[in-house]
Amino acid sequence: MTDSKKAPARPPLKAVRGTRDLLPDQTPLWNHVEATARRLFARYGFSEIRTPIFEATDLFARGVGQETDIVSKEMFTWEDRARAASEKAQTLTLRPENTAGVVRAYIEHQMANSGALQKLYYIGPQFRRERPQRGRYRQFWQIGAEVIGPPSSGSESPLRDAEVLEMLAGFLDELGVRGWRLELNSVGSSQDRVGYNEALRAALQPIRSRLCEDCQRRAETNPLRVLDCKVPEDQPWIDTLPRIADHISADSRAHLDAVCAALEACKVPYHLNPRLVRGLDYYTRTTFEFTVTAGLGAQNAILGGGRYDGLSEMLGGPRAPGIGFAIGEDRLILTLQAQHEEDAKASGAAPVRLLDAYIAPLTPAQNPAALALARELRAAGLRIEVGDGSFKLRKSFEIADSLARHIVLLGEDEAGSGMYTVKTFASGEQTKIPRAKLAESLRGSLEPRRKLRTIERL
RNA sequence: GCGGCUAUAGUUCAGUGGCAGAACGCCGCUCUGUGGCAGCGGAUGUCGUGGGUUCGACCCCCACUAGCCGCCCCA
Repeated sequence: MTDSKKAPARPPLKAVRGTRDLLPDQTPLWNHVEATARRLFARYGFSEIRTPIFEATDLFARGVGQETDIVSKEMFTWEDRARAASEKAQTLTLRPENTAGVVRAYIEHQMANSGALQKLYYIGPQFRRERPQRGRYRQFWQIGAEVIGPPSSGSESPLRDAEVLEMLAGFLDELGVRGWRLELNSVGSSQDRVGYNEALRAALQPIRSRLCEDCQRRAETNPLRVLDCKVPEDQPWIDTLPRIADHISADSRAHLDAVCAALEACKVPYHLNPRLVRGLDYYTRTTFEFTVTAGLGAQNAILGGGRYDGLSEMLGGPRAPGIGFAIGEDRLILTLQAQHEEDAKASGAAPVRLLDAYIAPLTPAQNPAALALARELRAAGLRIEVGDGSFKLRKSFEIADSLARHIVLLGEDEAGSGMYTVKTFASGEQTKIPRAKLAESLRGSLEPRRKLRTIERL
C-alpha cells in the first residue's frame, strides 16, 4: 500500500440499480403523505400491520400466482441454507407486494377467530427486479390496506368495496392530487374467469393474424392482456371481442352494480372500464385503478387494487373474502412534485423556511450565551438554528433568511439589557423583546394549516 | 427481459480531433450591529468507467455501468 499509484482504483460505491436515497429535501413530503394516510385511514377504523420484508418464496408463488410476471421473473429470491440443527434450508424472497404477507399473518394469527372484520394498513418497501424507469424502482414503497374477515363479518359486502374507493378518493383530494381518474371493473369470480378466458381464446383465433405482434403472442399466453393493448390499429378488432361484463355471473354483476350505486351516493366519480384487468392471480370481482396525468410517463397508475375472495383459502386459511389496494408511494410523490412545480411556475416560488428562528451571536464571545438561548427556546418547542459569532452580520442575515422566519441578534447590547433584537423576514419588522417573552413572540401567530399551504412548505 | 436516447463544474447545460466553457449557485471584497439589490474579484472538473484508433481523444470506435424514453409488466 506504500505505492499508492499502483493501487488499483476501486469503483466508487453507489446505490444499486433501481434503488435510491431519499435526501432531506425529499423526506418531508414523504412524511406528509404517510402522515395523511395514517390520519385518514384511522378515521375509517384501519390499524397498522407490519409484516416481514422477506417471506417464504412459496407464499408468493401460491398467493400472487406462479404464472404472473411478478413471480416468474421479477422476484429477488435466494437460497437460505440451514446454519443450525434447529434451522432448515429454504427459499426466501424479498416481498414483491404486501397483500400475500398480510393474509398470511391473518391466517397465522387466527385473526378470523374474533369474527370481526379486520381493517389493516401497511406502509413499506417492496421489491421487484424490473428495469428501472421514472416511477418504477426495484425498491419501491407502497401504502396499502386490506379489509378482510369471515363472510359473517360483512367482508363480502359491496359496501366495503365502495368504502375503500371513497376513502381513496378522499385521500387523493386531501393531498391535493389533481386530475385523478378512477377506473372500475369486475373480473368476476374465478369460475367466471375460466369461462371468459375460453371465450376470449375462441374469439381471438380467427382475428389473431390481424393484430400486432405483441397481441399475437398474448392471444396464446395471456388472452386477458390483449384488452390492454394500446396499438391504435388493433382497437377496432379488440372492440369486437367478448366483454367480460357479458361473462360474469349474476352475483358478480349485482355486486358491481351495488358498488356503483354506493359510489354515486358518495358522489365519487368513476369510469367503468371493461378492459381493466389486473396482473395478480388472486383478484376476483371488483378491480380498480387510479390514474393521474401529471409527473409520470408510462407509469401513470398510482394505485390499484381489488377483491381477493379466494386468497385466504389458496394460502391454506379459512374462507375470508377481502378487498384491498396498494398505492405506489414513489409515483404519488412524483405526481405531487410535478404539480408543485407547475404551481411554482405559475405563481413564483416562495422560499422554504423550516425553522422558527436563527440566533446570530455578533461576536465569538456571545457564542456560549447563544447556545444557552437556543437550548431554552428549543425546550419551549421552537425550531432553532444557532450561528457563529465569527460570521459577519451580513452572512448571518443571509443564512438566517434562507432557513428561518426570524433572526435573533445577540450582541453586547442584548447581553447587557436583556432585550433581544428580533427581525421578522416576511414583514421586515424589527423589535426588541425581553427574554421572557421571546419564545411566545417567535412562535408567531398560529396560522390555519390550509391544505395548499402545507404542501407548498414541503 | 427487448428497442432507443443520454452521461462535461455543486446544478442546468453549451462545446470542438490540438490550452476545459456559460448561466445559476458557492466564496471573498466594495460593506466590521442590519441581509435580499448592484459592481468587482475568486475557487471548483479523474469531461460516467475501462479499453481501442490516432502524433494527439472530452470529441471517433468497442465494451461496461448508470439514468431517461418506449415496450413488457405493474404501484
